[in-house]
Amino acid sequence: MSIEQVEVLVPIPILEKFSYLLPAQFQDNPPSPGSRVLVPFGRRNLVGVVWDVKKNISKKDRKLKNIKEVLDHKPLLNKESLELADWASRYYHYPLGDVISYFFPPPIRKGKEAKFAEVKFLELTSKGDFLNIDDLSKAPNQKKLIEALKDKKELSQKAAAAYGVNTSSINALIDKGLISRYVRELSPYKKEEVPDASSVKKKLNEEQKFAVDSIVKSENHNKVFLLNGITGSGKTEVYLQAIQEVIKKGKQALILIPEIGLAPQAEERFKKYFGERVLSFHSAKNDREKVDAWLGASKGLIDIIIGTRSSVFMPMNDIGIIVIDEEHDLSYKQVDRFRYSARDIALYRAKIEKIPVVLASATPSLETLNNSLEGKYEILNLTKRATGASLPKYLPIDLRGKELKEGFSDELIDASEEELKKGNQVLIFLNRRGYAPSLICKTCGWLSNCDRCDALMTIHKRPPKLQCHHCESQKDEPKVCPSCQSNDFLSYGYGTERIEEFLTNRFSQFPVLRIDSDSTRKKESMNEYLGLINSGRPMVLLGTQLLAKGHHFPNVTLVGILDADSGLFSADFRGSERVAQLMTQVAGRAGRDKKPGKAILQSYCPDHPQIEELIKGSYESFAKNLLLERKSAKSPPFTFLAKIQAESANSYVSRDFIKALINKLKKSKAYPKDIRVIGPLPAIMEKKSGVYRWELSVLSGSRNSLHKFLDLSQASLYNPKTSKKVRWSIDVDPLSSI
DNA sequence: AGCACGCCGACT
DNA sequence: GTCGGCGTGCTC
Repeated sequence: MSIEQVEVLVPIPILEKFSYLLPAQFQDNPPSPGSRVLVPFGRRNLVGVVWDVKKNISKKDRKLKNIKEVLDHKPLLNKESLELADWASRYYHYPLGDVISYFFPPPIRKGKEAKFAEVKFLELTSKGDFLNIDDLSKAPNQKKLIEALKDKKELSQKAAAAYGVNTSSINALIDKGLISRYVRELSPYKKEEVPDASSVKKKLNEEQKFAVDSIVKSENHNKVFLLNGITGSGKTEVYLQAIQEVIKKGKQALILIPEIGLAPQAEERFKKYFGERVLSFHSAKNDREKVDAWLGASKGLIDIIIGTRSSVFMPMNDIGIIVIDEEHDLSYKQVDRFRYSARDIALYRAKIEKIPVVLASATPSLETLNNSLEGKYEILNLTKRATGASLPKYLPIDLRGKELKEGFSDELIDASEEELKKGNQVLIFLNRRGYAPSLICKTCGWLSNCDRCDALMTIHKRPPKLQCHHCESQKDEPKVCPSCQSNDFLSYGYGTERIEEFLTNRFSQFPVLRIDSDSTRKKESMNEYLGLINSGRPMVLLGTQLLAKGHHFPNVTLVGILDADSGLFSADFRGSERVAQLMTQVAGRAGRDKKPGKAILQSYCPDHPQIEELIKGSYESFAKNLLLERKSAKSPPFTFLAKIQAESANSYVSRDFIKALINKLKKSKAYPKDIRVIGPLPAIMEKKSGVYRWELSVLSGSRNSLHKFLDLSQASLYNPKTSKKVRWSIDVDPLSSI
């Protein structure tokens, strides 16, 4: 029996699916779940995705609207992708129609044909085929082209140009009726043999071998591995070799990396192993490149996709393994609109696909560590550095009672000088860009507050501006104090620009490289910096967390952490976890090659138990202690957390919105008993970008109860009667809060 | 999210 | 008298 009714997902923030009739003209070639269709919606037409097809219509649905057009006769998404979208929509409480759009690059989302670029081709006509080639002796270019076409049968116009044949010769031949031109879709990818990687393949130590074997053995099973290796222990080599085995079986691999900056490095390393069968995918690619990569991966023409967060949705023909590099990295969580965690989506995807996942990190997140300790994940430990070097030694410097020079203790300056003179590189870490985090009037105490946020504006010197790091605001540094007209200001605190100024003067005979999001804004600058660093010459590298992520600096022997205390007392319950990860990652930049390294930590509270643990113990012992704390505090990962936030132009409106919501929910019969609701409370920075934010945190020991609560909330929030003055959001497993 | 409808203030 | 402000309601 033919299909009559089609359920369609439409990209709008509505929870319902919409049903349409399938008119007779499409019956021969009907759409199936995962195909796109064009549907009338209100008074416009939208591109929707078919969710389900039904063989007969219920009586009440007789007067549904017709589908306007079927855009794909073969579905673009397979069953597994549809299942993943459905799960993600329910887990994150985000409309399915919006979730599904994350599975497509923008042009496909907008309804463009799912095709590779069309290329102009040339071929001989039958007249051309019978032509006596000597007839063209007066036109050597035309003759050359005809000969080439006799040999190759067809030639792209671009390839013809490579023969030195220009368009005028081509057009002349077309006019004579000897050749014809047509357009055809052309895949930019060729299925090639896996290159022989034996020359780039590194010899593995026992731990690495064991890790590779364990991963390879688990093919076709859903098993999660925590590849827990100290910095420099060769984690990448382990998953490269595991992936190689997967690729040999004709399957594909998906590798997630935290940020675009790491893509070129990663792609280069992968290409050495896998040649042109590797492709990276991230927001810097243009539409054509995105569509090509997307088609290549879904048709199985590309074996390996290396990508950032959104690549977790990349449809693949036959996926065999997923790797999440630096799995603890916060950039895997999207913090607006669809607030998903790419790591957690990857874990569920692997479950659907019945494939292994490798979570790689030197500083695993507490969730992952806990799952490993509970035996849900298999831990693969790499405890030795590939070069045989030891991990850097931590040297705490007690700042109490010390005279500092621009934030530096004498010990750190002297140690830096010593390393530089030995011809080594020094890395100074300060996670604060700009010149100074605040400007103060010495006369009246006026502060450089941002007008739109509850925050101070940071002083920048190059270019000279006050900048808010929480919104887009920028203004000139005032000449005189806006409050008392005095011109006596104090730049209070330190940022990387200021430290750069100091270091350039202090170590004038050595280059100082500042690496933060300001200095690497230009597209190629990060690569230029990396090139300079790799020259190995003695220099000072100064930077923010950009420096802590994944890069390999073999000549760095000293890491100086200017302010180890920042973040220690943050309001966020994840603060200390983050600090420990960052410190460990930064310190790990030192001594990666043969030379031993050390890390100097400047602190006003070196006897703080967390700093002590980090220095005397290890990240792992630190993290295990933190887990105990979280357990007794009943916070994640031992309970499940979600957050509902409201924002509006007025603080009271936001607060009352949340208040009204929770009061309404409490009256519901379905309100779960075993949840703990905290709030309404103002967000940590209540006013941000000109809006006031209030939130409700919900904790439960039961995922199920938490989700029941969120289902109730969602039903209430998506009600058309909900005020439009307030923007609200649901965040499951939020990054920060409480 | 759009896109309409609808009811109140300043303009040729 | 109309243009347009954004509040409200609806989309198979």
